[in-house]
Amino acid sequence: MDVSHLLDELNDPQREAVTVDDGHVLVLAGAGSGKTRVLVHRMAWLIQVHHVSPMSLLAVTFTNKAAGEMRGCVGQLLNLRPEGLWIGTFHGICHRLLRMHSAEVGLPDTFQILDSDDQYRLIRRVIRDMELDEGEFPPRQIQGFINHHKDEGRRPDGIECFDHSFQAQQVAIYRQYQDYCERSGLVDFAELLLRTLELLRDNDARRTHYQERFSHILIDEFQDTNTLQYALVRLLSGPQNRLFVVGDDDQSIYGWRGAKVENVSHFDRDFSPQVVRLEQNYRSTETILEAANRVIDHNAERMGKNLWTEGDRGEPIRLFAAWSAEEEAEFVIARIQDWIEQGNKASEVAVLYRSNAQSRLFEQALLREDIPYRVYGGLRFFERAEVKDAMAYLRLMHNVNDDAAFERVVNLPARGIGQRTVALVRDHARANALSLFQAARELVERNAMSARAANAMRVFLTLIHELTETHRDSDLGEALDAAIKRAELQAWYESREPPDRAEARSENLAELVRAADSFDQPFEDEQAGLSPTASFLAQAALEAGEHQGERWEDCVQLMTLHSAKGLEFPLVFMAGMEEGLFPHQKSIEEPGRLAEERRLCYVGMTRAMQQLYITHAESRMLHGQTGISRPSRFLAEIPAELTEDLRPGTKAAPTAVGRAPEPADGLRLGERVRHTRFGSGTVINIEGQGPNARIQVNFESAGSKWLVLAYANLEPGG
DNA sequence: GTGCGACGATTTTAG
DNA sequence: ATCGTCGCAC
Repeated sequence: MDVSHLLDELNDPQREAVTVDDGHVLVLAGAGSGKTRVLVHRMAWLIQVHHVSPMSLLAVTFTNKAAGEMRGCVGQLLNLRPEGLWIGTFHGICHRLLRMHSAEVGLPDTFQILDSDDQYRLIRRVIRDMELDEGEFPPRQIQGFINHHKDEGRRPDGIECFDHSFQAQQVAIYRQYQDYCERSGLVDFAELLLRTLELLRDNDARRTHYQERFSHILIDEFQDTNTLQYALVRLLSGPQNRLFVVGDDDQSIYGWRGAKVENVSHFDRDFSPQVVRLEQNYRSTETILEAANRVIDHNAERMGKNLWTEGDRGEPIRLFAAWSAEEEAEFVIARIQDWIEQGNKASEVAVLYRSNAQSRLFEQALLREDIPYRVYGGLRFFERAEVKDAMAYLRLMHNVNDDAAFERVVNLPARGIGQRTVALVRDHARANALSLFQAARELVERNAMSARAANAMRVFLTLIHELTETHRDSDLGEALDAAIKRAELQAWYESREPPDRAEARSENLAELVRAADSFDQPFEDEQAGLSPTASFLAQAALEAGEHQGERWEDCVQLMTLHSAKGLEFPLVFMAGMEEGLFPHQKSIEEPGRLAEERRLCYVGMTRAMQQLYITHAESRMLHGQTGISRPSRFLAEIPAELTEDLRPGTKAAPTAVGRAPEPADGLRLGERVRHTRFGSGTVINIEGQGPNARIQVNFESAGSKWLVLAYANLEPGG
């Protein structure tokens, strides 16, 4: 068979990676070096040249989008229907395994996936049930605690703590939460992985089975794996099968959510793979690449990699120092207008920023100029309240024992079931190991609640019962539509929200019914014995959908640097390049976190194909007060010969880009100081030099003050 | 059960 | 500034 088409379009290192004959492979793939292509061609190569059955390949990604793209590419390249292929996210694949072995891991076959919002509500519920103070145990923090430990593979028993310590109390909440999940057949995201890990760890036969079945395992974005995911990979790798791992330590930007860059070097240590470096970049101009390389060079402990291109030098990177965040936005929008006037598309432009709050000024400016735009971030389709409300009804129709769903809609729309009544139901459920639905039914039957409460509860129980009975065999869309209509959700939103909000909600509900109507159950779900409803519910949790609707319009893209990873744009703006914002204040102290910010900067810069603008503002409003900041240190790491200063000699000049102002008495902007009366604060402005210098300090408790340095008696630190 | 004012937090986020 | 949550009054 002629397989030259699999190699034709590849460069030497890509070809080498694709064709490695034995052993494990680690591909260090720089930004824009064609890693997806390598992964896809590798799979095709294995199938066509080594005659590996498509069924014995396992390809793992981090996002559904990436999985979908990979699936599409492989299908196209091999001209086969990609349905049977095991390509998916860690969570998707673990979910599939758990469905197939639910009994073995002690889960009911109707088990439901909790998304983060469900999980949060449940944790809050547990804290209240335990009669603990939510101020002392903030649910968000506890959620972080639980997920963190699960991501590290720890059950409550595996967490060390002293009796009666704060830690011990957190562990107690974790334990209680886990009990609750078990009783109601609920599984959170981390649990999907942890259960699968335990299944493979504790069951030799199963482990061996999957090790033999998946002769080749391919993993994308390896720098994003957490402890649990790496442990899972290690369990899946047996003596026979082979791992093909692709990653870029320079693009690791998710350390804060548990990702371990070290996994890349640990993989090198643990598996002695053949290492292939992809360093030729097909995306950016030489200038942009060179600048990005020089910035990332400031990080220690890199695996070492230097991107190069055969492309043109291109235009210099343009720097702009604005007086204010407003002026910065105006500048950016004016450049976007130029771009569009030159006949380019708005969709080729991305404005990248560090934090979501920054989007507002750009939105306002774009709106003013009538340029269409799209903001990434915010709630996704299946995360919207009205969609989750309707889905809770569907969940109850699927499994009346789904307590999370019960809690959500037992009194939504309000039908006279108050906190007292629900508390009664919860107590009864807990005491008798029943689900909330069962407990409610028992209490009603036994006349164990007030007549009024019992009547209200009866209405709800009957509603769910009827819906379940009537739509046992209905199509998904029909069942969902019936639930929405019978529960009168629309009227509920209309009665208590402004018309435009209510209208948006009812549009989303209509969209939900349409989505359910056109839902095509994945072949593998059907094989795993899932009902269409179960499939739909799982998908809703596992892929929460798009952020916004009109995605095909030609519009400017506004997003955080994080969400830009993996994307590319001809024209990129990186805005708000200021100390304290980027690198973020909370990351400046620790070297490790600062290095991650620098990688984020590297990721941002390497999104740009042709032109890159980097802007910063002297003053901007943050948390309701205007602050002064100096340019980000990352700007100083870009060689001057690669840049063009669009506004030289402004106020930023004495503070020349990136260079810190000459210290007045050793003090610099951004430095922490302590004052005997005002406490500790941050230096936000310095005027003059020597003992007569005046210094503005933003004190934590006393607010912002101007002080004469000679009399201020400031101590460093604080 | 609902509405409103006080209070506090506020980096990044896929599944 | 702005948004979400909580507690209290009606």
